[in-house]
Amino acid sequence: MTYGMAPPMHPHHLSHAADATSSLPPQSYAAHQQQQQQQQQSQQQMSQYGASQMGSNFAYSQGFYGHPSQHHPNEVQSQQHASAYYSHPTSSPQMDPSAQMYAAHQMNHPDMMAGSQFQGHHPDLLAHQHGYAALQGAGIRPKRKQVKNACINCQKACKKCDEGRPCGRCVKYGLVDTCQDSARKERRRGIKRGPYKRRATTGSQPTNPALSVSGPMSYGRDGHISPSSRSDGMLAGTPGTESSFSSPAFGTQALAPRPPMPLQMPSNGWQPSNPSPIGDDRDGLRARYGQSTASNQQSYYGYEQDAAHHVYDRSSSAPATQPGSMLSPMGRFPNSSTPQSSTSQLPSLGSQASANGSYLGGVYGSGAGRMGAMSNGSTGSLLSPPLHSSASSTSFLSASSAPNGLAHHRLHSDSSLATLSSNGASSSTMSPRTPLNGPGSEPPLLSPSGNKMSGFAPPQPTVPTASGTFLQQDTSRPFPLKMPKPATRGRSGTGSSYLDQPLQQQQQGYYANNLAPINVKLPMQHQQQSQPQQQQQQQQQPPQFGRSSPYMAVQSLDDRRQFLSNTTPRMDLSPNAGMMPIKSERDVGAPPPAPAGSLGLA
DNA sequence: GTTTTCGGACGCTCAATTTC
DNA sequence: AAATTGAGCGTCCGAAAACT
Ligand SMILES: [Zn+2]
Ligand SMILES: [Zn+2]
Repeated sequence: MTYGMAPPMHPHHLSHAADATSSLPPQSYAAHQQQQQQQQQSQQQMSQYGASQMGSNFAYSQGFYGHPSQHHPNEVQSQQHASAYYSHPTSSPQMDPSAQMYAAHQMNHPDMMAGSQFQGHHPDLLAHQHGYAALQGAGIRPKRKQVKNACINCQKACKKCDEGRPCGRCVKYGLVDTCQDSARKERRRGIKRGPYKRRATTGSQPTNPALSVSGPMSYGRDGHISPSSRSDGMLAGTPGTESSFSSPAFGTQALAPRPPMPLQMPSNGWQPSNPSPIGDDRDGLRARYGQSTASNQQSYYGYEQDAAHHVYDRSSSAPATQPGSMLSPMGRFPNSSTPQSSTSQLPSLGSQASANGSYLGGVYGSGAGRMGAMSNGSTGSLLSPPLHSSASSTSFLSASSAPNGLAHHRLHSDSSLATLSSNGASSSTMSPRTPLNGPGSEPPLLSPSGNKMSGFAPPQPTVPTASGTFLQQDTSRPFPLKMPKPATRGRSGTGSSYLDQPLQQQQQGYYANNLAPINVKLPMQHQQQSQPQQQQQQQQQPPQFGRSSPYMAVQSLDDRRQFLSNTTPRMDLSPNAGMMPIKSERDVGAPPPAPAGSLGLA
């Protein structure tokens, strides 16, 4: 496979993947996770924000930070509201449970920086008025404030959201109806992390000099040992970053380069994160939003379909443990093509300590999915450097993870790329936000006529989880999508290079049986198949996560320009569907707020 | 000139690990 | 059990490409 899902779906894994298709959700997981999550959430909220929050697990309720919900900011000047920079509880001395953290904030606080013409101004505001770059040029580097949960629209567009619901951006672009908190996937558990650097025990030497002397390092989940740099290239714990300040032990850590580490598992009995070959790899099979709420929306601004590019997931991916996943130095490299030593592949790393010993991580390929997928399918990616250049090296070296920036970029599903994402396989790549047919389940459907279906309750598909159990898919697929274009442009449209021809063909065929990606057009042959038929087939045959990704299929179709209509498979297939006004289309698709924890993932 | 796409820097959260 | 680490997962900036 290619694209995101690739690694996991390595043919070799298909058999395992089958497990994921089981229609009998082991049940415990979802409930368990949900419970856990609630606990954690509440715990965390209590501790970090000094208040517990009721309601959705995912959403920090709007206005939690005092954001004026009625604010209708302009995308560029949306910072009139109280920026979390200041209002965020963790930035508040009173609220912040961690003095260290507060200190860190202060260190980065723009106002703390001297000689700034921006001094005294709201950093966020400044940042948006002048741009972060501009501020940096002025010697200011405001800490970028993130909302805890971007709404689905902003998320998809990779644009700044705010705490309000509807958020300012949605208001601006008329996406109010679909402005909902996006669901967050739950972090996987059981991931071994290897030894942490020793803390500086008062008056004593580190217990394990070897670890502390050489600087922070850790074992990637795939068993690679690596400096504890962020997989995305950020050196966690480097001075200048918040985390570093919070680490009392930092001072004891030598940042000096340490000798390259052998690409081997530490022999301390530590094992790669998921011993089970199939174990965590289910993680990726997550629910995705099913369908566009607007099948044929006219393109309108605001909906910057910025999504697909973030297809790979450096993290979640379970592939790490999948046999053949290639993540591990332990003989998982395909074709015995042993990865070269990390260092040899490292594009010069910055001073940041980072990556030295790590290896190739390019687990999911290199960057952008686009390339990766590409030709080598899962494997290739491993050895290939990120598409882009360079500098970002660290990322691609990251042991346990895929290249920088890839990680999160999974949610997207836009016309051209979303596509790439997945195949069921992988975990990671399957964004919770991207639609996926759950085993034995049907994807949520829009009214056949494209009209609002009151009382229509789409079936709840389930998806395999990391632990092999299933979670319910959120039936909603809130993304308001604009009309898919005949994929003719876009960098992303790098054509069939994404997939191998054979693969494309396979996928093409598969597509009809799957939940269509958000805005994809079906080729005539598939269009002719009635929806009921599709549903039926779905029930009868379990999704082939292994190689048939709706997304991929989409991509292939896209590449071939074989679109014959504006309709999307799972959406409205009626003749007029395509021209429905935005509003009504949204009505159709406007999903009910996802029940806490239902997304599965979360 | 505008909109969309995309790479990737950066931030937050929280499970793993260490320390007490 | 508390403290801390540090990476999983997320947000979204800003530039380039595509479009109008
Ligand atoms: Zn938003
Ligand atoms: Zn919104």
